[in-house]
Amino acid sequence: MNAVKNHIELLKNHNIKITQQRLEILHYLDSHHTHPTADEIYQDLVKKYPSLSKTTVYNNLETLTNEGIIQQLTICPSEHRYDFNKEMHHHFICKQCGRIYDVYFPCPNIEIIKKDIMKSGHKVEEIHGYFRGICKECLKKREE
Amino acid sequence: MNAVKNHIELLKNHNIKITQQRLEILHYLDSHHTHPTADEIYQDLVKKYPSLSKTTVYNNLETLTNEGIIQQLTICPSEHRYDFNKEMHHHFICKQCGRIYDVYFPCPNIEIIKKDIMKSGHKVEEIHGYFRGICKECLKKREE
DNA sequence: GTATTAAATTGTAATGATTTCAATTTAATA
DNA sequence: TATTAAATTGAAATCATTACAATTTAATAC
Repeated sequence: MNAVKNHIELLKNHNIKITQQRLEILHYLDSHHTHPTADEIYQDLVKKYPSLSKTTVYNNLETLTNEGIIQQLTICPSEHRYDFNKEMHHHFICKQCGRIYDVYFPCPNIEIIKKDIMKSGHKVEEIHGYFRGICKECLKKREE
Repeated sequence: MNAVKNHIELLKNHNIKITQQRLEILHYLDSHHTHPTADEIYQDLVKKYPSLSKTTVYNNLETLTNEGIIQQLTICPSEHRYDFNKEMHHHFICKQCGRIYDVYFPCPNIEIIKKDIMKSGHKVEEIHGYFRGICKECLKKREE
């Protein structure tokens, strides 16, 4: 498993302990690009690891977020969603079905805005572009 | 009171009933640019209107958000914050003190990204640019 | 390999923002 | 002034998340 090896390396580089639970969460996020909630991750993993605790999922999502390995999305107003933090991208959420779509569109202005904020003395660590509306699928359903 | 007149007009234009509670909430947001939580608004207004219900604050914040008169910010991971929805701007939140700063920086690319998302069939209704980090004040305190 | 120890995991209980709901009141209109 | 749909209210419920204390484990040193 190349992916697992990479995840082990990732954790090593961040000096956090390599545990089965962590690797499973990373693997889950790497193979499910659905921006899952903590509970969704838990419900899926607990099938395979019945002793898994939901607190562990929460703890690890927090640790991995703090390390910048994954990112916590606050685009959904009722619960946090998580995403592997690879290349910079934005998100679109459908207000009707709740689905979250990735938005890959490089915006050169982001760096300019970031620098502008930095100029006013703040240190910028995270950038999130959130778009909300009605997705293609839901629009289609409405027409019917 | 010019502001109040404007708020009455605003509600009329949106065909929602003009109530004292609504006007107070609008006035609060118009005179406090602190991106308050529902509870903060409630705690302040209840002093003046002891019969005010927190549910009313929640209800009205939802109605006003749906009408696009105000905007609900999901930049703070633990609670919603609200802002009058006037000219387009972004937000920066300090991870340490939680304060939210307005970021006025016109980004022409936003419209391009928006169009790009529209092209894939989704209807974009809201745009939020969230920046997170450590604010000037907190950085200063850390140095001490 | 084994002992040590700080960190991670676990399950339960608590927290707290938000929502639900049913009864009452009120703004808008005729 | 009467009517009615919408708004307000307060109490109770919901549910994501956090706190906590006991147990287990990964990493390290011997």
